[in-house]
Amino acid sequence: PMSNRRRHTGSRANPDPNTCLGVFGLSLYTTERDLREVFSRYGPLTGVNVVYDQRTGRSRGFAFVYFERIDDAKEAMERANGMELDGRRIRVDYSITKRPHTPTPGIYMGRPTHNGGGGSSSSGGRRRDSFYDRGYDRYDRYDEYDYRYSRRRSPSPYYSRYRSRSRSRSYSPRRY
DNA sequence: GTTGAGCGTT
Repeated sequence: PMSNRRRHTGSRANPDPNTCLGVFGLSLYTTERDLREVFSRYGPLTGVNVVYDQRTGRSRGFAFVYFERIDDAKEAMERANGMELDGRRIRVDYSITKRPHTPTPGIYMGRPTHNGGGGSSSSGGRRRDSFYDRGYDRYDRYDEYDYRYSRRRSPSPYYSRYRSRSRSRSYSPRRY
Protein backbone atom coordinates (compact mmCIF):
# COMPACT_ATOMS: atom_id res chain seq x y z
CA PRO A 1 0.00 0.00 0.00
CA MET A 2 1.42 3.30 -1.02
CA SER A 3 1.10 5.73 1.77
CA ASN A 4 3.36 8.24 0.25
CA ARG A 5 2.55 11.58 1.42
CA ARG A 6 4.50 13.14 -1.29
CA ARG A 7 5.00 12.47 -4.89
CA HIS A 8 8.65 11.82 -4.72
CA THR A 9 9.50 11.66 -8.36
CA GLY A 10 13.05 12.80 -8.40
CA SER A 11 15.76 14.84 -6.97
CA ARG A 12 13.93 18.08 -7.16
CA ALA A 13 11.27 19.18 -4.83
CA ASN A 14 7.76 19.15 -6.00
CA PRO A 15 7.18 22.21 -8.06
CA ASP A 16 4.08 24.19 -7.76
CA PRO A 17 1.44 23.76 -10.38
CA ASN A 18 2.23 25.89 -13.32
CA THR A 19 1.22 26.27 -16.88
CA CYS A 20 4.65 25.11 -17.86
CA LEU A 21 5.31 21.43 -17.83
CA GLY A 22 8.66 19.82 -18.06
CA VAL A 23 8.70 16.63 -20.06
CA PHE A 24 11.62 14.36 -19.51
CA GLY A 25 12.93 11.11 -20.75
CA LEU A 26 12.00 11.80 -24.29
CA SER A 27 13.27 9.92 -27.20
CA LEU A 28 15.76 11.81 -29.21
CA TYR A 29 13.39 11.64 -32.09
CA THR A 30 10.40 13.09 -30.40
CA THR A 31 9.77 16.45 -31.88
CA GLU A 32 7.89 19.46 -30.77
CA ARG A 33 5.20 18.51 -33.18
CA ASP A 34 4.83 15.18 -31.51
CA LEU A 35 4.58 16.77 -28.15
CA ARG A 36 2.13 19.27 -29.42
CA GLU A 37 -0.04 16.52 -30.68
CA VAL A 38 0.03 14.72 -27.44
CA PHE A 39 -0.35 17.57 -25.05
CA SER A 40 -2.85 19.58 -26.95
CA ARG A 41 -5.32 16.88 -26.11
CA TYR A 42 -5.59 18.30 -22.68
CA GLY A 43 -5.99 21.88 -23.65
CA PRO A 44 -4.72 24.67 -25.80
CA LEU A 45 -1.03 25.23 -25.76
CA THR A 46 0.90 28.39 -26.05
CA GLY A 47 4.15 26.76 -26.88
CA VAL A 48 6.26 23.67 -26.97
CA ASN A 49 9.96 23.80 -26.53
CA VAL A 50 12.24 20.87 -26.97
CA VAL A 51 15.63 21.55 -25.58
CA TYR A 52 18.36 20.80 -27.99
CA ASP A 53 21.96 20.28 -27.36
CA GLN A 54 23.82 23.21 -28.61
CA ARG A 55 26.67 21.14 -29.84
CA THR A 56 25.03 18.27 -31.54
CA GLY A 57 21.81 20.01 -32.36
CA ARG A 58 19.82 17.06 -31.20
CA SER A 59 17.31 16.77 -28.51
CA ARG A 60 18.49 16.56 -25.00
CA GLY A 61 15.58 14.39 -24.23
CA PHE A 62 13.44 16.86 -22.46
CA ALA A 63 11.08 19.59 -23.34
CA PHE A 64 8.75 22.19 -21.98
CA VAL A 65 5.13 22.45 -22.79
CA TYR A 66 3.16 25.59 -22.12
CA PHE A 67 -0.51 25.54 -21.48
CA GLU A 68 -2.86 28.41 -21.47
CA ARG A 69 -4.75 27.11 -18.53
CA ILE A 70 -3.28 25.74 -15.43
CA ASP A 71 -6.08 23.23 -15.09
CA ASP A 72 -5.20 21.79 -18.42
CA ALA A 73 -1.59 21.67 -17.44
CA LYS A 74 -2.55 19.83 -14.34
CA GLU A 75 -4.57 17.33 -16.18
CA ALA A 76 -1.88 16.86 -18.74
CA MET A 77 0.65 16.32 -16.04
CA GLU A 78 -1.48 13.69 -14.42
CA ARG A 79 -2.24 11.87 -17.57
CA ALA A 80 0.84 12.23 -19.63
CA ASN A 81 3.23 11.39 -16.89
CA GLY A 82 4.43 7.90 -17.47
CA MET A 83 2.89 7.54 -20.84
CA GLU A 84 4.81 5.92 -23.56
CA LEU A 85 5.93 8.16 -26.33
CA ASP A 86 8.20 7.00 -29.06
CA GLY A 87 9.02 3.97 -27.04
CA ARG A 88 9.98 5.89 -23.96
CA ARG A 89 8.24 6.40 -20.72
CA ILE A 90 8.08 10.09 -20.41
CA ARG A 91 7.95 11.92 -17.16
CA VAL A 92 5.97 15.02 -16.82
CA ASP A 93 6.09 17.51 -14.06
CA TYR A 94 5.64 21.15 -13.47
CA SER A 95 8.60 23.08 -14.54
CA ILE A 96 10.71 24.46 -11.78
CA THR A 97 12.29 27.02 -13.97
CA LYS A 98 10.04 29.46 -15.59
CA ARG A 99 11.66 30.10 -18.86
CA PRO A 100 14.94 29.85 -20.56
CA HIS A 101 17.36 31.95 -18.71
CA THR A 102 17.04 35.60 -19.08
CA PRO A 103 17.26 36.09 -22.80
CA THR A 104 19.86 38.64 -22.28
CA PRO A 105 20.20 41.49 -19.93
CA GLY A 106 22.82 42.35 -22.48
CA ILE A 107 24.75 44.74 -20.42
CA TYR A 108 26.75 44.75 -17.36
CA MET A 109 24.44 45.20 -14.47
CA GLY A 110 26.93 46.49 -12.00
CA ARG A 111 28.45 49.86 -11.73
CA PRO A 112 30.55 51.15 -14.54
CA THR A 113 34.15 51.32 -13.59
CA HIS A 114 34.90 54.77 -12.41
CA ASN A 115 37.31 55.82 -15.08
CA GLY A 116 39.59 58.33 -13.52
CA GLY A 117 37.03 61.07 -13.57
CA GLY A 118 35.57 62.98 -16.46
CA GLY A 119 36.45 60.71 -19.28
CA SER A 120 34.22 61.92 -22.10
CA SER A 121 34.36 58.83 -24.19
CA SER A 122 31.21 58.98 -26.23
CA SER A 123 31.18 55.29 -26.82
CA GLY A 124 28.50 53.85 -24.65
CA GLY A 125 30.55 51.05 -23.36
CA ARG A 126 28.19 48.15 -23.10
CA ARG A 127 30.33 45.65 -21.51
CA ARG A 128 29.15 42.11 -21.55
CA ASP A 129 31.72 41.30 -19.01
CA SER A 130 31.68 37.99 -17.31
CA PHE A 131 28.01 38.16 -16.74
CA TYR A 132 27.36 34.89 -18.45
CA ASP A 133 29.84 33.12 -16.33
CA ARG A 134 28.23 34.13 -13.17
CA GLY A 135 25.14 32.99 -11.48
CA TYR A 136 22.48 34.51 -13.59
CA ASP A 137 20.12 32.14 -11.96
CA ARG A 138 19.61 34.69 -9.35
CA TYR A 139 18.01 37.01 -11.84
CA ASP A 140 14.78 35.16 -11.72
CA ARG A 141 12.66 38.12 -12.49
CA TYR A 142 10.74 36.58 -15.30
CA ASP A 143 7.59 35.76 -13.51
CA GLU A 144 5.02 36.64 -16.06
CA TYR A 145 6.90 36.40 -19.24
CA ASP A 146 4.69 36.60 -22.26
CA TYR A 147 5.65 33.85 -24.54
CA ARG A 148 3.76 35.19 -27.49
CA TYR A 149 6.55 37.48 -28.30
CA SER A 150 9.07 34.80 -28.82
CA ARG A 151 7.67 32.93 -31.73
CA ARG A 152 10.40 30.79 -32.90
CA ARG A 153 11.44 30.82 -36.47
CA SER A 154 12.99 27.50 -37.08
CA PRO A 155 15.02 27.27 -40.21
CA SER A 156 13.60 24.67 -42.40
CA PRO A 157 15.78 22.02 -43.95
CA TYR A 158 14.33 23.05 -47.26
CA TYR A 159 15.63 26.46 -46.79
CA SER A 160 19.25 25.77 -47.55
CA ARG A 161 18.28 23.93 -50.65
CA TYR A 162 16.39 26.81 -52.12
CA ARG A 163 18.60 29.47 -50.84
CA SER A 164 19.86 31.59 -53.60
CA ARG A 165 23.23 33.08 -53.39
CA SER A 166 22.30 36.37 -54.88
CA ARG A 167 19.10 37.10 -53.14
CA SER A 168 18.41 35.53 -49.85
CA ARG A 169 16.01 38.12 -48.72
CA SER A 170 12.39 37.32 -48.63
CA TYR A 171 11.93 33.68 -48.86
CA SER A 172 9.09 32.18 -47.05
CA PRO A 173 9.55 28.47 -47.12
CA ARG A 174 6.35 26.60 -46.94
CA ARG A 175 5.28 25.94 -43.48
CA TYR A 176 4.54 22.41 -44.22
C1' DG B 1 19.12 3.07 -32.21
C1' DT B 2 23.92 6.15 -26.31
C1' DT B 3 21.60 4.20 -20.51
C1' DG B 4 18.68 7.36 -17.24
C1' DA B 5 16.23 11.05 -13.12
C1' DG B 6 16.69 15.67 -15.97
C1' DC B 7 14.86 22.30 -16.01
C1' DG B 8 15.87 25.55 -20.85
C1' DT B 9 20.42 31.23 -23.59
C1' DT B 10 19.15 27.22 -31.08
